[in-house]
Amino acid sequence: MSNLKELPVLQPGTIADATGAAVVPCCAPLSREPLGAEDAERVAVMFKALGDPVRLRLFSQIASHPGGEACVCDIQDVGVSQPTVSHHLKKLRDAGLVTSERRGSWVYYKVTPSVVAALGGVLR
Amino acid sequence: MSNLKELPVLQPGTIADATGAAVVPCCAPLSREPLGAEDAERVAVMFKALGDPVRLRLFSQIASHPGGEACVCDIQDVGVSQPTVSHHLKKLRDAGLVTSERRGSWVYYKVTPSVVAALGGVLR
DNA sequence: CCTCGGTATTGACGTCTGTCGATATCGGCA
DNA sequence: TGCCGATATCGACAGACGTCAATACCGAGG
Repeated sequence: MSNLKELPVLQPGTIADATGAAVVPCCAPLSREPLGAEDAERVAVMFKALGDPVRLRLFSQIASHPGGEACVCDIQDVGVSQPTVSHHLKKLRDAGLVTSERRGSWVYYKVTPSVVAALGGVLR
Repeated sequence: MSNLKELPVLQPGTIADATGAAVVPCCAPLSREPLGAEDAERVAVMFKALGDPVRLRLFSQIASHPGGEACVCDIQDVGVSQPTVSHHLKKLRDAGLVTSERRGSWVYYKVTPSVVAALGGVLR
């Protein structure tokens, strides 16, 4: 039936700390200690996802919508074709930065706050 | 002669890389308002620079060295050849994330804290 | 001046990525 | 049931990217 709830490619193995605060995928701030090869691999995927102007705008549109979520139909005017928009949204989702959910005819994309916060934390 | 130093209205803290291209810690948080096309272009360059595992490790090594700077000779063991290391360091520099300085035979790379901080601020 | 160690540049190569048009899928609705 | 709007997938293509070996450049010492 519904294809919702498909697990993200991001493997969340290391996410929750003892307090239960979900903080994501990984890693101390970059300036604290050198990143290991595996961690670098994982974090790079997320930075790379934000490393394209179109994706960055899509992500920004989603994030700045009320509730941190937006219907695809609301964010399609970024200057590329509809298939390309879909392709970029998929990349954002594969990177774990957003999740998607179908509601009737429309699909809504929502930011994953913990992942974004963790990514920001890495840059400190 | 001097490059034309025409730059748009932007925050202080403008960073010029070796080529004179202005790279700026720009923009409000992504979740505050949708990113414009040019801002997205500029920010994406920085995220893209961090979107490669090797560069991420190099950057992390530089950032975690005392003083936020490191000699190239200290960070060459990331599993790729010397030319490749040099190529990646150049990309980090072009993105405005680090600067480089020659001291005698060695070259030191140093993080640009304002840029990194701004990048982190965008992820809020 | 010449050599040497450290770093950058060049040129080539295979792979990845962004893009599009065409088409498939999925719900709502007449 | 059949059509339609919304979104995803497919196939193709050009250009960007990561990588290396070879080589050039640049200071320090002899």
